[in-house]
Formats: sequence, structure tokens, C-alpha cells
Amino acid sequence: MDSPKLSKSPIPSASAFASASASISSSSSPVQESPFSNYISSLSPIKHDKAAHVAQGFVGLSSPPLVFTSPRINTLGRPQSSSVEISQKCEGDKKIINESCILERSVTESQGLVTDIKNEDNKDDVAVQLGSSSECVDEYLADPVETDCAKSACSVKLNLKQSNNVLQSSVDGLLDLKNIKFGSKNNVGREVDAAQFLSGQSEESIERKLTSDEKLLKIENEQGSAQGISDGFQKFESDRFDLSSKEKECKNFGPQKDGRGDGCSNFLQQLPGSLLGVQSYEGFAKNIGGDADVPVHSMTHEASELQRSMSRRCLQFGEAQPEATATCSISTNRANNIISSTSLATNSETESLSSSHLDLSAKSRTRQLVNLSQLAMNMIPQCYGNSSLTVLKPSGIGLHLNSIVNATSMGQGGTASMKLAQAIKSTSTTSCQTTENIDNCSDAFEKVSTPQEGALEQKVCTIAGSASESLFAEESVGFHMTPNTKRKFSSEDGDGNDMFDQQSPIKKRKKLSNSTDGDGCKRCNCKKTKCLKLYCDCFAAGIYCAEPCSCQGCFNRPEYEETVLETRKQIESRNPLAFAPKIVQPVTEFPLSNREDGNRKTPSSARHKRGCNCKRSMCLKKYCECYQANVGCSIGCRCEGCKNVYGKKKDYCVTEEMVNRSGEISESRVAAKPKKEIFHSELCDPYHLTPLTPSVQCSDHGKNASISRLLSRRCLPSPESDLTVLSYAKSPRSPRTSDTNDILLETSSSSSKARELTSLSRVQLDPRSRSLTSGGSLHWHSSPIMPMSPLNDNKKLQGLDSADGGLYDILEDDMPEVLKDTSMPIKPVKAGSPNGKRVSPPHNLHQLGSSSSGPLRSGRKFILKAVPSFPPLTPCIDAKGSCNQSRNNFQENRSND
DNA sequence: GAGTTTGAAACT
DNA sequence: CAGTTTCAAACTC
Repeated sequence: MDSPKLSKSPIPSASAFASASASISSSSSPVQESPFSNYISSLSPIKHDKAAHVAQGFVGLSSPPLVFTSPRINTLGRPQSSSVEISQKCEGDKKIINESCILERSVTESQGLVTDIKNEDNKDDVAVQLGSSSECVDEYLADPVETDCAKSACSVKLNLKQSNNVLQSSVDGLLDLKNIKFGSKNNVGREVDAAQFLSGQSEESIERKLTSDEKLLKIENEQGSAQGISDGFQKFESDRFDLSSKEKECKNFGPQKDGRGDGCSNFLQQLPGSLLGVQSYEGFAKNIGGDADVPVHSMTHEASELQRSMSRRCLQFGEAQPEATATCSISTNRANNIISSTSLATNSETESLSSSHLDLSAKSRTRQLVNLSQLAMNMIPQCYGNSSLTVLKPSGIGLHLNSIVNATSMGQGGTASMKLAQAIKSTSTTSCQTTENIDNCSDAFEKVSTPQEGALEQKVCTIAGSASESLFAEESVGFHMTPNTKRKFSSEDGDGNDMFDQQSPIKKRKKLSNSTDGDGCKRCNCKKTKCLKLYCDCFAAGIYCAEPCSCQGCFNRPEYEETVLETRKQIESRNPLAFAPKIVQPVTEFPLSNREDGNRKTPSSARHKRGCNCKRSMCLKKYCECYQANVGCSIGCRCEGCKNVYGKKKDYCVTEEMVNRSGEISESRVAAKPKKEIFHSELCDPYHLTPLTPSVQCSDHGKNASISRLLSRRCLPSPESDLTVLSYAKSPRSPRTSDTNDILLETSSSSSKARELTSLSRVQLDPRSRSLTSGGSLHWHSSPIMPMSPLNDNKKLQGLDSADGGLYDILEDDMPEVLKDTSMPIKPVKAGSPNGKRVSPPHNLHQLGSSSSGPLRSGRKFILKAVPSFPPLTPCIDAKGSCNQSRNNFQENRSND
């Protein structure tokens, strides 16, 4: 719940909460400019707005987590909004709705909480109403929403229905937590019916709308719907993203407005489909109103607005994306006001902001979109402070083991659900002390999310369950939101941390243990480190400690944001990658099509960047970070007697050998490369050699040596998360250096060199790769570490990536600003890889450009990537499957535990 | 729930 | 950079 502290928290400068607090309080929104924000702003104004938020985020710093959290290329993977897609989503929503019934139960069980929540909501309402910022917030949110709107038109519609129902049920303006989150029971039931109904109609209506003239649709809709809605639509339609209008509405966010407006317009231009989706959404919502059982007819302006706000809330709460969509299309002052009236609204808004951004990133293929997503990522921290409700963003997919564990274990959908459950818990925790209710809620969420996992890749979820689904999609897309999510979660706790602290250690411990497995959130129990060291999972994950934590003397709280930031900086100064994801995901060398054939990498192929050092646990217990992350051990591991069920080091080595052999063949064709070198390079690349998929890789390499080479080249250091490890030949094992940094550093040891390398590799290699990789594999995962070539270079490269739909741009954008910033001192990289993987000395870099025999040739690359995250190129379906698999694994583990 | 084990992080 | 210590999670009883 909103904690007064947060609002009070004097963190003017970088306060993560500042934005959130601003939204709540009348105070003008503090939009700070930061290098990152500036960078973003350069790309798109919208981003800039987000950037401001980013600054606020505690993680915000240039800290790697944010970087890593940045949306992945995956957005590329997402198809632009289209009628078909929308229809699919609608179906998915329908499923979700059906599942929502399950949620109902949980909701009912936790109704007791609702009352309390309402009270708090009222408080919040007061605070929110005080300022016009709320409106601004809505506006602010609205922009990102567009993207979502396109995608989640159906879901949004459903949400709208829900909101209608909610409106009826809660005309008094108070929304039950149920309604807000999941829609009340009644709503759920109605929604279910409506969903079914809609699902049938949604496709037709959507398509029709898409095809039909937007204006006509809107006009019709407006006529049919309440005038208030029409006002909103008019405004929306006329301006949609008219900045001027927004400016009027949102004075506080003036700067953001422009940015948003531009970004939105750009986005729209780029993604006309999204617009259609939005429109369809609007029309659909109206249609729903007419079709639905809900007595839309009687709706007054306010009612309609309220509906919107409600739906928006529901969307936001349940699913950020849908919310964003709704907000985007609907964003009206009234609606905003109404929304703001609800305490949850504020939180939801914040969430919606971040979520919307996320959605944008996911959907967008444009650089701007990417930036937006990044911004969104950054924005999440804001939520942290204010939002009692946590946004259900993809949880940690990958950054830290902590997050990884969660994500992996839960499966993405599961993770999302868990997040949601946690959010609910945290939300309810304050008011509701009944753990059973909480558990029930979480369980319900899990249930809901579980079935959904297999469903649509990218559904926009109106309901909580759908939310988890969407999150899942996001994760699959490549968002590494874990830290953010956690933040949010923790933010819910917000001031509630005190409560946690107050809780008996045992109780906390239990929660922790439970939370880790059940909630998918790992929580710390630090006693001496004050949660300011990497020992602390929360801190390591870039999130504040929260309710589940049983830490003592914790400083990893919003109140101590400065301290946290400083500490992080210190740690990062020592080890820039300290907060980087521990799990590296393979970059897809092969075109998507190939992967579909069986080459596609799955999370299982992920590897621990540093590798484990287990000696007694045989990598069969959670002591082993590899095992904990559900990834197999690799050469990088120095474990003894490895029996990792996810992949033994031995197997990995064998695979490597096989690969090397195949590589030899390929090499013979291309260029002579020392076998040893190849081997090492491959070793460096866990993905290709993953024990799980050795045969395929080997075969590919052998058969398509040329292709592999090309790909490998293109695959240079992946920026993605932290590091991309170029394949270089090196001595088998070098003592591990400080951290993964070594790898990264090696790759990008000198920014200039790295650039050269990247640019050279791209430029020189691209021509070939282009033809070969026309399939559009993502080679570049925006890796923060990876030095970004100047824009000029990028342009050159863009051509290469053009086939990929501008992935390159996106990736580039994804690159953490820290990494991007050349000025930023990058810790000198050591030649030795931490895991003993020896990285080729800098000279390799020089060679890259000039000679084909460069280290890149091996084509093996390491990319640090969130474990849960899916290979960028991998189809969402695949990702899901992998997620499911991981989740299953996780469940198994849980059961075992 | 207390105590032990384990391995990562931090320190020297 | 290697070795040691510290730490907190994971695990066992």
C-alpha cells in the first residue's frame, strides 16, 4: 500500500518513488534528466519521460540491473498487432477469463482484505485527487498503452466489460479490490460469459474494425456509448496522441507529454496495426458494453468514464499491458480523475506505465519502442515506491539467480502469476493478516497462470491470470524485469518493510522459504550485511527488500535509497557486472526456421556465466547456482563430480568436442582455425554446446559451416545482458577472475576496440551473413557491455539487421546506457575468463575485423541473458515450451523439497 | 527450530 | 591472484 514514507521519502534527485509520489501527490512530477534519459529522449520523447522515471528507480542507476532488465529484442519476435493476432489474443483472453473463475474463489476468500483495502484506497484517493498529477499519470500512461492496445485489443475489451460490471457493482466509486484486481466475482462470472461471447465476436468485430474506417467505427461506437466515452474517444481519436491536448491535461508532465506524444505518434506510424488495435479496442469496448449483459445503456458519462477508469484499473492491476492500452485509448481527464479516485489506481497507473512501456517494447520493433521498453523498465522502480500493488511484470527473468530462480522455477507464466500473487499478498498483507487468504490467492493465481502458460504467446491479459500470461509473454519476449518486478513487489511492501522486520525471524523465514518456491520470489534473510552486499539476493537482484524478507537491519529499502545506490556503485566499480545476470542464454546463431527444426535454443541451454564451484553438492542441490538456475553446468564450471540434472559439465565438454570437430570441418572450408581455438571458443559458448541440444548444433555446424560462421560472426558479443562472450580460443581454464566481467571485458576490453570489433564484424561479415541469415536471427542481444558503435556505424549495420526488422536498432537501444556510455569507466577486463574459460587477448579483437580467422569465427557466443528469457529469435511458442519445461522442473524441485 | 553444510562473496 | 574469511542460503535433523 502506499506508504506515507514513500511519498515523504526525500529522494528528490533519483528517488525511484519520486515519480510515483508525484503522481499521488499534487507535487509536480519531477522529471530529472540523466544521461540515460537524455539518450532516450534523443531517440524518442516518450522514452525521455520514462527516463525520468528511470532516474527515480532505485535501480535506476546505471546499474546493470536496469540495463539487463531492459527489454530484449524479443519485441522483434512479437508480431505486430494485426487482426489475426488480436483475435488470437481474444481467445486467449477468453481462456483467461474462464480461469478467472478460479481467481474468483481466491478473491472471495480474501474478501476480508478488500474492506481494508478499500479504506486505504480511499486514502489514496484523497491523495491522488489532490493533484492533477494523476491525470498526468494517466496521460503519461496512455502513450505506452497504445502499443498494448493494438495487441491486447481483445483483452482490453474484456477488461472494459469488466470495468462496466465493476462500475455497476461499485457505482459509489469505490472499487473492491477484487474488482480492481480480478474483477469482482460477479464481474468474473459476467466476464466469463462476456468473454465467451466476446471471444466469439471479438475476432469478427476486431477484424471488422480493423478493416473498417477508424472514424466510422469510433463514431458509431461513440453514438452507441455514453457521451462521456465519446468525449474521451473524440479526444483520443482527434488527438490520440496529440501532445498539445495532453499538455493541457498534464501540466506536470509537460516534458513527458511531448515525448510521449512524439513517441506515440512515431509508434503509431511505425505500427499502424497498433492503432487499429486501439481503435478496435475502443469500438470493441463499446460493443461489449452493448453486447454484454452489463447495462451499459444506463451508463452515464461518469459511469462510462468510471468504467474506463475501472477497466483501466483492472487492466493495470491485473495486467499492465491491457491497462495501458485502455488508458491510451481512453485517457481522458475524467477517466483519469476517476481512476485516481481509487487508491489502487495510482499504483495501477504506475504499473500501467511500466507495463505499458514494456508492452511497447515487446511489440515495437523500432528503436523507439525499445527505448520505451527500457524506460518502462526503469520506470518500474517508481512503482516500487508508491505502489502498494506490485506490477506483475515478468519477474526476474534473468538477472540474478534470485530472479532466475524464481522465473525458472515458476516458469514464466508461473513466475508472473507468482509475482501477481505476491503483489496481492503484499497488498492484502497490510489489511489482511490472514495468511490463508493470501495463500489461497497465490494459489489461485498459480492455477490460473498455469494453464495459460501454454496458451497464447502474447496475450494481453485483462485478468490477473491474463496478467501473468502477458508477463510470461513479456518474459519470453525477452524482458528481464525481475528486478523491477521484485522492486514493485517490494515496493508494495514499501514501508511495509518495517512490518517484515518486525515479524519474527522464523515466520519470515518460513515465508522466505515458501516465497522462494511458492511465490517465486526469493527473499533474503540477511543479518549482518544489512542487505547491502551481494550476499543479499534482493540486493543482488536490484530490488529492495520487501515483506517476505526476514533481514535484520536492512538498508536495502527505499528509505535508504541513497545508501543502496552508493553501495551498488561501489560494488559495480569493483565489478561492473556484479549485478549482471548470472545466467547466460545462448544467442541464436541459426535462423529461426532452423531452430524450429530443433535447433532452437531453450532456456535449458542457458548457462551460468561464471559457472559453479561445487565440490560436495555435485551440482544436485541449490547450493549450486547452476542447478538453482535450472541450467546445466558447462566448461565454465569448476565443479567436482558434477551431476547436474540440467546438464553435466562432462556432457557439456563432450558436446564441445563434437562441436569442435564439426567446427573443424567448417573451418576447413572457411579458414584454418586452430582446433584448440575453436574448441575453446565453443566452450565459451554454452549455447551452441549445450548438452541438451548437442546433436543439433553439431550437425548444423558440420553441415552449415559457412552459415554457422556467418552467424557466429554476426553474433559477436551480444550485448544482451551483460556480456557476450565472443568465441575465442583460449587456454582451457583460467582462474576465474573477479566475475563474469572478465568475459565481458575481454570482449569489450576497450570500448574502442570493442566497437571496432563489433563494427568490423558486422560490416565485414554482414554481407555474407545477410544472405545466410536472412531468416532474421538476432545476433545482437543488446548487451550493455557491448560497446555500441556510433550511430553511423549503426546505420551501416542496420542494413544488415534490416532483415531482422530493425532488431539491431532495438538491441542497440537495449544496451544499457552505462555500457553505452563510453565515458563510463569500464573495468579493465582480464584476459582470463572467470570460469577458466580463457578469453583471447585483445589481439583477437584486432584480428576480428581483418582476418576471417578471428575469434569470432568459431561462431560461438555467450550472451548473458536472463535464464527465463527466451532466445530472441525463438518463437514464443518455443519459449513457452521452454518455460513450461523449466517450470515443471521447478515444480519438481518444489515437490522434492 | 536449531544446527550444519555448502558455496558464493568479500577480504587479505 | 590465491587463499582465507565471512556470509547467507540450503539443507539436515
